[in-house]
Amino acid sequence: MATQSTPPVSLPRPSKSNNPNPYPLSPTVNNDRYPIQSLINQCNSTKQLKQVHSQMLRTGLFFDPFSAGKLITASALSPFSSLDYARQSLLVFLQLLHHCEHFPDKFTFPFLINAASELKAFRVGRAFHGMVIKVSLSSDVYILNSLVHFYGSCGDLDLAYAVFVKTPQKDVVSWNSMITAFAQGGCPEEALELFRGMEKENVKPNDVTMVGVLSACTKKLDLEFGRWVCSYIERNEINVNLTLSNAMLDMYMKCGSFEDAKRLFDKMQEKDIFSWTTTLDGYAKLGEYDEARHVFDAMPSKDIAAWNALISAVEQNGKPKEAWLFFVNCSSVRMQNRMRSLLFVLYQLLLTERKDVFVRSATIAGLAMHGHGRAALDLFSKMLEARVKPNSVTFTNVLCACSHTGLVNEGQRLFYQMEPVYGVVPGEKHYACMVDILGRSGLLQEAVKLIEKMPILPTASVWGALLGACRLHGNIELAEQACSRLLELDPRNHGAYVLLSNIYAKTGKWDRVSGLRKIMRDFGLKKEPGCSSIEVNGIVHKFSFLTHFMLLM
DNA sequence: TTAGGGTTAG
Repeated sequence: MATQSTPPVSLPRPSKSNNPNPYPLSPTVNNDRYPIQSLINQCNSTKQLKQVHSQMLRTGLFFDPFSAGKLITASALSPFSSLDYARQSLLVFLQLLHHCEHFPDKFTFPFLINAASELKAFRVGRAFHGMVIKVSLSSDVYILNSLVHFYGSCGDLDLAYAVFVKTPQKDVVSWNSMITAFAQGGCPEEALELFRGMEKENVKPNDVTMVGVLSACTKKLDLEFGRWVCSYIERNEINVNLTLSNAMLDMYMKCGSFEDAKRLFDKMQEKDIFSWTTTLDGYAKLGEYDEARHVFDAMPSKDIAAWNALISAVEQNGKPKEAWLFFVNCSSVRMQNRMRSLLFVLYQLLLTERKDVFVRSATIAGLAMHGHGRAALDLFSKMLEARVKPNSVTFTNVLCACSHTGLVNEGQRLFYQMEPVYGVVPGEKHYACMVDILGRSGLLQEAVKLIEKMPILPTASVWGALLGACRLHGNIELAEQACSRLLELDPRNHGAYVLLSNIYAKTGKWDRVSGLRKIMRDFGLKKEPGCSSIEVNGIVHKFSFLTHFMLLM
């Protein structure tokens, strides 16, 4: 990973002439534009651009549309920069321009705050919030509702709730904004609680409320409550439009009532890409590939979400080869030949300039897998700098990177920061990674202590991590305990037997090795041989150990 | 002027 260099970036000093402002807004600024343009061109990191930006703000040059435009262009088009920064610059710029003539009023702020929500531009939105307070608009319900939505979309539920609570005269939109923020922010319980609170306050829910409530049911996988919500919608004669139908459809699909979902889908007069993708995803996740493919083919239009749903479901069902072939076949339908489909992949990769949490987490995983733990952690830091909120998967990957690189302290620090700093509750995978980190480095007792303190039941992967560490450090006694706990949870885990047998072999206990092998035979357990794969001319070839061996002969 | 639905990363 390249480190950011920090060459001195400075604007020409303001001249000590009679002109108090070296960068006036008048056309005479032309003479002073060129140094800034050349300085912007010399920047080779976001940090340097930010330095230029801050100096332009300090000196007032950012008020000059030409110069500001140069900075925004550089922010958007430079290979090292991010669109978010450009968008943020643009937002501030627009706001400053606005400031020059008319100050935003109570009708302007909801739009400005909305723009910040869409860009997830936290600091920009907070600045708007500050301005709202300063100009005494902080009791306007439209503005406050927008702020609840803004904080919710930035993942800051505490601030969203603080604004909601302080909204003097809440309307249905206030409640809906907060319910949605909770439902989308991983707090479905709180969303449902708020829905009950809304009823107590005699605020009549509408279709948007019910979308949020259904979304919370879906997150909780609570079919019973979901069904109750659907009957509530009927009883209260809530307008069922396409969006609400789609929310109901998704709830049925994800909560496992496939029949209800199918009935609803067939009954729906109007369907859009959300209805189709929800159904497609339902079939695909059930492993009904023919049906899924049928739905995919029948879709009037297909977007990236539909492709992702089908390809990933096939891949997740343990069929990477089929997923790849499906991708190639589907691409060639539109793109005529394989070369073009590969270009399509490259094009998609180039479009990852967006660098969302999915792309970043996947990259961290890739680096971790290939032993580049430090680079993975650097990427994680950059992700935080870019204000991309890490989630549960990100932390699994980051901890995996620490484990592969032997970064015990770093791993511990991040693990204990997960909940208090990032609001991500450690799950079984994080505990398994942490046990792995401690165990690999020989801290077996620390690992045991961590397992004992777990607030959730240790899963097979947690015991598996401990067993693996025992094998590495030759601790037979602890290995036997870990293995027996592991087999209690997963009796047919051939890996556990193999690991324990390896420990016995390593310590010369051959009688125990043969004993274990016999148990495996009696249970009909066989270790699946590992294999590699390679794609040649569109065909995926699998190589087992035997094939490798023959190729070497 | 404010609020809503589908997919992807381990």
